[in-house]
Amino acid sequence: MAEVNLKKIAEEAGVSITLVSLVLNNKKTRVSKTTKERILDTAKKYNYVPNRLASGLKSKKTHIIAILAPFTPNGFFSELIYYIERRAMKKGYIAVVINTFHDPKKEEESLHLYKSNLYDGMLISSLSNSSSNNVYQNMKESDFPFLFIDRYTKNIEADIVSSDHYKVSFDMTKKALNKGSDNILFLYRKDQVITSTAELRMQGYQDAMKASSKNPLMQTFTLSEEDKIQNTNMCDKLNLIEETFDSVFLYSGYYMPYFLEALNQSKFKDKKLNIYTVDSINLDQNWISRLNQVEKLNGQFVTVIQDIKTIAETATDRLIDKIENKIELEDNKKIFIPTKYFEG
Amino acid sequence: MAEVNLKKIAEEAGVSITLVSLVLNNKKTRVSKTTKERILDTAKKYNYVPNRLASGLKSKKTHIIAILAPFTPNGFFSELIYYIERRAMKKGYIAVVINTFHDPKKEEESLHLYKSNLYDGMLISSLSNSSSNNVYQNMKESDFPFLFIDRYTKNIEADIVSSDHYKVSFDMTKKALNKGSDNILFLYRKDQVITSTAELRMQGYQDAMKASSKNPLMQTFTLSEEDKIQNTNMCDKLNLIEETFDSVFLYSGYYMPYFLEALNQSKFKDKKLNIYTVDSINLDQNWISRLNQVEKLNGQFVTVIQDIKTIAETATDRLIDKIENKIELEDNKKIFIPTKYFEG
DNA sequence: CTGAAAGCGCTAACAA
DNA sequence: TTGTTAGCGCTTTCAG
Repeated sequence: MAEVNLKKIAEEAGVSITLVSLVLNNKKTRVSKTTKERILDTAKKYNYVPNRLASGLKSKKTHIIAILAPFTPNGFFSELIYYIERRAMKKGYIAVVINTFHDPKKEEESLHLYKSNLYDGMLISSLSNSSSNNVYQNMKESDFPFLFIDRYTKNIEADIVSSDHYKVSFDMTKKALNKGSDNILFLYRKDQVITSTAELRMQGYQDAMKASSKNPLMQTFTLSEEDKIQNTNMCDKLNLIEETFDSVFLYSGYYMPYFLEALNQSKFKDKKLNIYTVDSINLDQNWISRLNQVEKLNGQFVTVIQDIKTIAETATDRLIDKIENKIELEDNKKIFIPTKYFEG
Repeated sequence: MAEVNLKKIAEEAGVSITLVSLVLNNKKTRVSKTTKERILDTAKKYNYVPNRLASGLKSKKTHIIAILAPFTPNGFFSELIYYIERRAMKKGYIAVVINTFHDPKKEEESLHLYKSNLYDGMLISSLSNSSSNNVYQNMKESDFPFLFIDRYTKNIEADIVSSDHYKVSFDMTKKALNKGSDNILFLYRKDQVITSTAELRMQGYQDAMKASSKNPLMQTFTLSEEDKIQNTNMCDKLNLIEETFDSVFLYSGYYMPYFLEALNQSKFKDKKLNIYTVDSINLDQNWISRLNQVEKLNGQFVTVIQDIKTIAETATDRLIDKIENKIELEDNKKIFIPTKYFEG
């Protein structure tokens, strides 16, 4: 099976390579209708697919964008990626996922790929960690199109598309206080590397508490991949907590199933408890399960719903605009996508 | 910020381009220690990253493999992809996900990318649909490395790595019958395009029923993305079912939350019911929620657990072996990864 | 309307 | 031990 390339098609159609290239790429050139058809026909006949390495090498464009995200198996990011892929495809781009595995080294390694000429741009959900600062700096200096999506790195001035995590958390806490919650316990996962999201939510919570002259009450939990199946550690942690809280602000809805299970196994099993969290709906199959479990609570349940689809599409559109230089874009813009409440 | 390429490094280090290439690629060449160090140092200084378009164009190798899968937001495939990425990365490859959106046209379009020279090989979870048959044929004729993972296309002879869906379903049905289930209802989602997996499970169920002189009892349900949130249709369907069954074989555990919710809203709410399904554990956060809900059932619950990690790693290893031609590989081999039961 | 030709950055056979 | 050189397949300028 011989490789079909422009040369072969040119020979077959009795024209030059140039003309084939121009016709197949829809470039404006005045070709006779018949030659054009002859070219298109032979291309079709051989099911011609351009060698993207060659065309990219010359044109400096691959029409591929990379998504750098920390964790794809489930939850927020897999949905985000799904919507980005869809949007990119609609606009004639391939979106490619590079998993950074929530690991600063992997992340830096992956970031360096911006120089590989493989990708026209990058959407990055980064660790807030600063170990990759110099790479970002280089990307900016060489005008490589990229923007942060949901999670960003501190000290790097760049476009960001996300929910307003700080405000969401601040408002939620205020709302909780207004609803009569007094001692709200902020629960968050203890990670080697803290994300900008977690940090902002924590800050929002703390500021709202202080603004109402309340004492912030915070507690970490741990949950490894094994724990997720065994569901042990989170329970242990819960039992350690002093009984000085009437509400829980779980920093991410992703952990709701684990939290509810842990709660059920803890000494707080029958406590009247209000629960607040931040989540996303969309394609999430867990939603129903969660609602079911929440129904059994004797307190209130409020969650903020993030609009993943709009986040994904806004970011994709903006990145592609940057790549194609269509419009003059304001630099280092923060775009916050509105959220909604769900109360049940 | 000037582009750093081999030429620049060669000039800087006062050697030829060739030598730089050889040294940076660790090719066996006898260089003096000092020149080698000088080359490595200048490369490091500029943070040199090779232009993969250029190197790929010449060497015909990109060290990138593509995963073609139908649906990434959650469930089986996102985990599968996660493990493939991890394994590929460990072996020096980048794994790139191309979502086929469960759409024959998109799938065929994506398959054609094998000719783009971007990917050294492909792992494919295909529709069983035959519309792409000719592409597969071409891939085989041009010796492009690929293999099917979990889902395959009928009539295409190729390597397959998956659970033995037929046997799993057959054995499960037998087990159910042995446990005293008499009238087992096989519930499956009505799709425009039926997958090989669904077909094999259905076949296994039917054959096992017939082997015990029982009447196969089957029913489809529908569930669109909107339904997933509203959870309407599945309930409607359930209410239509005649009360001639004592057990349900739900063809995929992915639908358990919806099924249980639907059950709860149906006229079978308090019926004693045994439930059988096929699922995967690993990173799946739903697991706990499901167990919780299943606890409320008054019948038995048995599920087959697929070993996603092993499926992913076996497939990745084999594809890379094919790419690197390390060993003589048997053609068109079906590799079945063992499963386990979970009874609760 | 169409073609010749240069060259993108890299690899590898061949020379020296 | 190191350098010369010929492409890989495509895009694009410039010349007919």
